[in-house]
Amino acid sequence: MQTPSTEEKILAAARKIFVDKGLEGARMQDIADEAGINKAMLHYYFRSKEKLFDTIFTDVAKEFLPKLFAILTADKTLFEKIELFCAAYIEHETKTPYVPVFIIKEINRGPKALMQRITQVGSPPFDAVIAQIKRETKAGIIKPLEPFDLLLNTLSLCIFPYLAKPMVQAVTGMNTVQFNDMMKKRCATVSKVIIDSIKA
Amino acid sequence: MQTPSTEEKILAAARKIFVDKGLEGARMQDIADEAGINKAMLHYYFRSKEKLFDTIFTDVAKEFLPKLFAILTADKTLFEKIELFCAAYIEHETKTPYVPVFIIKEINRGPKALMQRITQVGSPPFDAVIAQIKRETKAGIIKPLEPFDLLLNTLSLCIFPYLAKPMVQAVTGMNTVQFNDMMKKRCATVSKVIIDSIKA
DNA sequence: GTCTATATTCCGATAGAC
DNA sequence: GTCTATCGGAATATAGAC
Repeated sequence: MQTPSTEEKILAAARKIFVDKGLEGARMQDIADEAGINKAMLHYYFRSKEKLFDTIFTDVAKEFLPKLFAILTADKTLFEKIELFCAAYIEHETKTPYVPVFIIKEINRGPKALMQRITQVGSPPFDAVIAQIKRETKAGIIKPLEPFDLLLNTLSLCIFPYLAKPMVQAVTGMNTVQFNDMMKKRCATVSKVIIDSIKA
Repeated sequence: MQTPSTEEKILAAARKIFVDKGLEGARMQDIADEAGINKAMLHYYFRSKEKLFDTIFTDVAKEFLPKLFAILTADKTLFEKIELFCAAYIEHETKTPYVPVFIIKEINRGPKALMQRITQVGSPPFDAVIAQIKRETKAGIIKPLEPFDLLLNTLSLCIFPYLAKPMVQAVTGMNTVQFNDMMKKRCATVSKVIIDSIKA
């Protein structure tokens, strides 16, 4: 791997700092230091802090969402999809544990520009999933249910532990390695809770 | 109710602004405006922004946690406690929907001083709940389970929707009233998912 | 206790030399 | 393209009159 260009160094540094501290918490100086370059260069390559942030946010969303969407549209049973979804999500978050906090902070900071950008990255394949739920309900595989509840339950169980990670660690005394181990084991637990709740 | 004192006005205003915008997003001027007083008074009553924030954070935690702890130590079956816990939590959050975002943002902002303050407010009655789980497992009422998973699952399902509220609203088109209605209905759903997952 | 005015600090952004 | 130096604004905090 050759030496990264200045722009690449900036992007990597900005991602680290923004994901860690959010738009308001991050300092341009922090990003420059992390990248090992001068603060002025940030403005040379990206016009402003906001523009740099937007670039990072979009990048993060673009890696984050399509992978999950792909699972939802694959040719699998609903139960399989739930297991794959939980596994993929937790696997991904183990590598980027601060992203959930980052996302939650920013979508709650309005205006709605960022929300729109998320949905722009690619619309979630709700229709396909809803159709599948109807099919499997009719086939007697799962109980009648609100697709929305299923989605919200799944996301809640996968994402929330990362949001509450500092509290979990404070209460249990886990370090980060132990936390990741715990989440890996929890993956099966979560799938099971969800599947049990919808099995006919 | 008599006219609130200046200090009370400051506390009420600071709470509103801090809960809404977080420590970094809030401006002392915003708080002064909200309270209808001068900015200098904030420093007269509380020495600094940080100190004012700490006061608010502790207050919020002090109202937030004991109510839930009380349910966990009540003389009820585990199933009853789960239902009461979800109902109380969702009821409370309908009135203060920004508190979860506030808490999550701040506990992820280090240093750990704030986390310590939460646990200081009063230790969660883990021992009592764990003992009850063991008893009911032995009695054949519930499956053998990790108490930690039960707690995390319950909190996840109750809290996460408030954290993701902007996304939920963007995807479903709900307004706030509809969102609250949805959560009220969801309360039963959440209890059921949890109870189904532990019933023997 | 409350206000006005001002000091101080911090940070994003820019100018200009190289 | 990259740096140093600096501007300008915003926000916290303080001084001092009343």
